[in-house]
Amino acid sequence: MDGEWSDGAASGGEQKASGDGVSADCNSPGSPSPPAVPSTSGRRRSLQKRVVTVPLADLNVPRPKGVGEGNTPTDSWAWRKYGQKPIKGSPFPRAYYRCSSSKGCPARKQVERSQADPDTVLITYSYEHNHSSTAARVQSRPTPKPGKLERPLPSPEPAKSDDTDTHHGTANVAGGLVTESPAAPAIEVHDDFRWLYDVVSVTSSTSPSQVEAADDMLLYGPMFFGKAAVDTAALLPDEFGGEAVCREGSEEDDAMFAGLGELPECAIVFRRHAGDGLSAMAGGVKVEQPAEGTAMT
DNA sequence: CGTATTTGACCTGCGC
DNA sequence: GCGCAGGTCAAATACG
Repeated sequence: MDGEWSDGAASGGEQKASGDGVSADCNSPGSPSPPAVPSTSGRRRSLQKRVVTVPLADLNVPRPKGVGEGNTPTDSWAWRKYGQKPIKGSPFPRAYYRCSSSKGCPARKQVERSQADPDTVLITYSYEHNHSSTAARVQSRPTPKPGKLERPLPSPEPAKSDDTDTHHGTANVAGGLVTESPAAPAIEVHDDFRWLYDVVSVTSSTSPSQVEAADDMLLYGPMFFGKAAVDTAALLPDEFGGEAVCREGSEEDDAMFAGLGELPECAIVFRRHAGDGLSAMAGGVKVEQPAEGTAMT
């Protein structure tokens, strides 16, 4: 699994009625057609995907304020969740995110917890952004109040104060670990992955193995949100926590990317990876890529 | 009012 | 050819 740029499933989806979905939406009449938006003829296997393994701890790391739910330290883009599905054989569901930074951005990513390592999250990126990350930050909204539809989370965490994630808590910027709320519990599951935990909790009542996962979650929860998060937060300047670290704090990069306009996330990943390998790991983010290096040309 | 998230249903693709 | 699984869209709901 893990992957790499594997031609994976592109999607069976843009079907439905309008079919505008990803392709249409993303390919606005001016946008270059996505390299791979499989449209109906694309089939699920012609799409290149990049899988990034990120420790849950990293996910709970401080994120950009405007960053929405699916944002992780691996990317500073604004993502909008458009679906979630339980994956066969995995106790954890998979969440589907689309880049909301740009209307025509075909970038998509899937976030799911690793079955092998419950404390790890697999982020699969599909398609590249057709805009600079700058746009993402600029357009990204303050925060999607996740506490609402989240349903009454039976989970141990309050899934509520997390909404602080973006606006207020400057300090918390991160994934809602610090929250300004005095009542904020130590376990602040960062909105983006709240569902991961939630799921565990729910499923835990189904299978023993899942119970373990839930147990894990409880164990990791405090750990991630408490220590790791804080630790990382300390490293993060203010925004783009994880990314800042990943990018080695190179503003140049940022500018450079902005200039590029089209900055494939892979670029970021590559940079981190190639940059040192350590910077990438700084956040514990693991990018699994094929030696061929895709083509970052 | 606008935007984001969540849930359900539908469709496509692949494997057997 | 059928069934399974994955992926996406559309509608509804909630919050700022």
